Amino acid sequence: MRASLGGRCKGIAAVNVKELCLGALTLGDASGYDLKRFFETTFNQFCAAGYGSIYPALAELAAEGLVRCAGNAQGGRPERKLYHLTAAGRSAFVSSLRQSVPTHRVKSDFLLVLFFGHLLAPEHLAAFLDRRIADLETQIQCLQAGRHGGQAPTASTRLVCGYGLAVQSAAHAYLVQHRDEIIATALASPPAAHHWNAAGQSDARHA
Amino acid sequence: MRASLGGRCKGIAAVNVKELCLGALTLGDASGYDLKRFFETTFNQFCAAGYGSIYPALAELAAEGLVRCAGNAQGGRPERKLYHLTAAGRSAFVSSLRQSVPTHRVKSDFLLVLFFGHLLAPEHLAAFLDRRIADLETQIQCLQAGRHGGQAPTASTRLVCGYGLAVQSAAHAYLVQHRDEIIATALASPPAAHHWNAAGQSDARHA
DNA sequence: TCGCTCATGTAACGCGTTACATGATTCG
DNA sequence: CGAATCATGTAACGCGTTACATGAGCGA
Repeated sequence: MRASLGGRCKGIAAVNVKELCLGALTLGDASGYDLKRFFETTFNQFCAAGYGSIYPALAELAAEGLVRCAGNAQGGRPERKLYHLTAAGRSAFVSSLRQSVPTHRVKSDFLLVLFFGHLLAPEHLAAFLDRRIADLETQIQCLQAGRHGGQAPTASTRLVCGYGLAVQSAAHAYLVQHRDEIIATALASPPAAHHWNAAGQSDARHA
Repeated sequence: MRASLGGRCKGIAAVNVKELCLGALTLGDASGYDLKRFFETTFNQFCAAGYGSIYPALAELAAEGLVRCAGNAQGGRPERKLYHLTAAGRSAFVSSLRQSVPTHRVKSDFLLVLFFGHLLAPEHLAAFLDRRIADLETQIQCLQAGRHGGQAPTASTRLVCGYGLAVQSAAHAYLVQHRDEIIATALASPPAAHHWNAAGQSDARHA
């Protein structure tokens, strides 16, 4: 009767879409469509999920008895499935929360391009930087709206948005401050061969 | 004779391990083992790759003529394959750099747990926060070492480490400043049902 | 000799993304 | 009437992670 999410027997459970759905359902009943919307607004800074993963996840959760599908409470459209978290589902989620390790991983093509900026034409690099700066500004605005916007933000929302705001603002400030320097350096810098043998001797002595 | 990386015909090319390897090889010849080490020191803040993806990637690149394997230049151990970037490989990498969109995606179990902190015991949440804070301090030290450490850092390395330093420091400061408040709030806050219907009406009007 | 670092690879698995397929309703 | 939104799902694919398999040198 193990209610562990995901039937894997190897490795440590990273948070997956199923847990994400369970978590969101602790906030109230919702449909798959609702969940997608929720993920791409409130959670968009640290996770992503498409229909292709949400709907199968909900079906599996229902099969495991962690959520229950209360048909359709709508008048107009017929095909709307409202999912409700069961007691088992709630405790499974809390248990997985407790067991999860605080992973925080970044996959950034932007930083990669920045690192290899000297291989690009300077105007291309400049456009690249400006695009990223503009994107950051958009995200910052969204986070500010989320933190004290119309939707009566909860303490959790304010907290997470505040974190994102701090981080994105720092990134933005750094890029704006160093923009011209970055472009100038990329122009001047030689390819600079790497010393593979001694690489990483002094740092990265962590877990 | 298309030298596009990855034979996919759908979707936009996100930077994958093959491109990562090509990029690293612009810095000089290296083996798969060297590349792994390099990725987990200099690039560890924004990408990750294990042997299970690096070795097949190198083999494919060699088959495509983008890298050449110059056997073993070592005296002692026999089995060391040094890879060398070909002209075709270099131009393929530059071309893919030019085409790539500045993706920047974060997958954070930490923020998820933070959001659902009220479901955990306060001491558990505190331990969680402290752990993350300690991790950030370790990373900050690594980045500082990378920026002006022994290994004669290039301009690119200083740049990228500086960016990481700015971001991680901001995260660290935010968590330290709000630590007690977070725990207190988690204790006090009610589950606070979410209004699914109106969620995300005001924000997230971006590309 | 025990264990660590160096060194290369393979196979299975998990899991998310993308594209495809479908259809009602609402609004201009 | 056509486009956008609401709404649910399936199938294939890509691709990285994990675990497994192997072996030589070197220092304690």
